[in-house]
Amino acid sequence: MPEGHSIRRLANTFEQWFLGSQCFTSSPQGRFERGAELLNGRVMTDSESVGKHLFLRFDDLESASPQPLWLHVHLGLYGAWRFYADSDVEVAASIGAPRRKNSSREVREDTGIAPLRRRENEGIAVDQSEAAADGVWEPPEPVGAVRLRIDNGKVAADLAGPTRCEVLTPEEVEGVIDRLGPDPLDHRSEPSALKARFVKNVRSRKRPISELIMDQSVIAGVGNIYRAEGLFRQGISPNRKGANVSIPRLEQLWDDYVYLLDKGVKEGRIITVRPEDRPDPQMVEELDPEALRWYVYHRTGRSCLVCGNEISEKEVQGRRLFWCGTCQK
DNA sequence: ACATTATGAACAC
DNA sequence: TGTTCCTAATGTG
Repeated sequence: MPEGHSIRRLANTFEQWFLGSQCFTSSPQGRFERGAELLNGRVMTDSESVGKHLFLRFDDLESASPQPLWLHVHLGLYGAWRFYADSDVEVAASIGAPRRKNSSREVREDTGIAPLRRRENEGIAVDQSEAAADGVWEPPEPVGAVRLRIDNGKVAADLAGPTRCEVLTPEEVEGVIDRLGPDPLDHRSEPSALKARFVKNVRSRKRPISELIMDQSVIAGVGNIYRAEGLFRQGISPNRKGANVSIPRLEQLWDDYVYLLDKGVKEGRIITVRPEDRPDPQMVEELDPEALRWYVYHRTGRSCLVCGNEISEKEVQGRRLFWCGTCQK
């Protein structure tokens, strides 16, 4: 259930824990045996995310003519990675950062590793387990339907429920990326070029902006929460056609997505309510705990944090869309 | 025990 | 526009 920020965090986690190490891959569930076989024994040499797509590069360093292979994973609506780590790995992973023992939260913030509880972690879970008595660490038995396990002897990553899990050549990876629109988390490309692509993608189409924002060829990495929240923050009606949204408003929307996704990567969760709009926590606690995080998402019928009117909801292309009819024009 | 829900997207008409 | 796929947590009886 991740949007782009979660996938970037996953890429960072793989980079931190797996990069440069030989990996042993398997498919406990049995549905990815062929792919796991291809990758088994290779070294993970790169970890990238583009939009909601995760790409992990594996090289066979013992082969004379190494043919790089990429694991391509898309979590879809249900997919999740779960990590298990030897108890000394977190120490190695957090060198240089202040850290208090027995406080998993601080460790996670230092390392960029997702929180322990599944509810908060947006598809990433981490469990620490003790090394065996003989000093050789083994991950626990897989829980549930694990499509792929990647184990480097210190850390194991279990993948369940992805909508895509495949081994690709470098050319095939390019093909996937070519079909994606600009990614607000792309900090290698020229920012103004990314923004221009987004504006052009929206302005050239007649469909409602709410549909365009969910189209990964228009903007990559934005999902249902960021869609609703970004449009609210910029006061744009979801029903407005793409061609009818002014260029300055679209540029601001893009800038806001850059800000929001970056914030999501840093914080590990989506928080879109500006401090000045946040209600008194004590007043809100029982009534509407979510009000501290989101303006409109899952707030149908509740009162808008800005104008007080009722938040609306309708189904668009099989997904629930939320907006404020007063604040968004 | 069973139904519903979820931060997605490909595919068939 | 509707169907299908994938999994697990949560809600309902």
